[in-house]
Amino acid sequence: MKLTGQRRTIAHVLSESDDHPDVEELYRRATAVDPRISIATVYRTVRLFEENGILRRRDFGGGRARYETTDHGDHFHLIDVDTGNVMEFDDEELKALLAGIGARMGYEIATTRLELYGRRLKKKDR
Amino acid sequence: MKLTGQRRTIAHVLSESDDHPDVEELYRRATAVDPRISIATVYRTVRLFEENGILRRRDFGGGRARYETTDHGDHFHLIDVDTGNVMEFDDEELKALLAGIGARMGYEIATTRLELYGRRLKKKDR
DNA sequence: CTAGATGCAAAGAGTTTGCACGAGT
DNA sequence: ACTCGTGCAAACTCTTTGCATCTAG
Repeated sequence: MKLTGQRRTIAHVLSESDDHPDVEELYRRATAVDPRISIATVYRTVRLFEENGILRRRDFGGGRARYETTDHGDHFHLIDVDTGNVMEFDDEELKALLAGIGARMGYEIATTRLELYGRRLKKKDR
Repeated sequence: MKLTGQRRTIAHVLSESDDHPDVEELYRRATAVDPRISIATVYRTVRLFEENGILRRRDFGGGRARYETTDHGDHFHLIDVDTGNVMEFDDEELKALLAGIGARMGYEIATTRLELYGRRLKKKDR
């Protein structure tokens, strides 16, 4: 894997991002650092990084893929339907339950896609 | 909502389908019954039905939307990664756990998207 | 020096839409 | 009749790709 200027820039942008940007957003952030980057390169790089396990592709609907670095492990997402804000969570009991359900159906679970879409509870309800 | 021949045909095809067809597959099945249906009409009808709560749109990846009738209630999906076969399951404990996690994070869950992607266990492992 | 990366624009895939014609109530 | 639906093709959005050029190792 050749370390080009573009790849370095995109990798840097990714390491600074703790949200879940789509390609266009990555392109925006990358060209802000170095304008000599094309959107095609962002697509190609993102795919390369995904193949090398550096990035994980997520699909939260809306037709565009979004990306997150793999370096903070396995987790699920809770999306605020009003703000679009994406939060992460993890739960061992949940993981165990899912694996059990899969096994009961005769399957070994390879990937789980779990997203909760919710609305913030009012203070008085919490 | 005007009951046209095309809509009647598409509705009929849907009622016969217990899988999760995409638009192209619906188009194929519908034109087999009545060839005077265009793909644009299938797209429009599917959207209409979704807005009226008759259909639910699902996205199992692969870039195309897939549809299922809403008349068999709330459930989750297990997708066989080798065959692409989609199975449905339900689990009360799981639902309760998810609601609890949401509440703990200060959210009321509106929608859940949960798909397990797995590989059939070999007989000896089951 | 040379394999591989980039930019650009064109091509793809899935989906939507403008417009004139056609059909349901 | 009059409104709404349909077919067709063009338009749109996101993503990929062919090709000539450039660059890292």
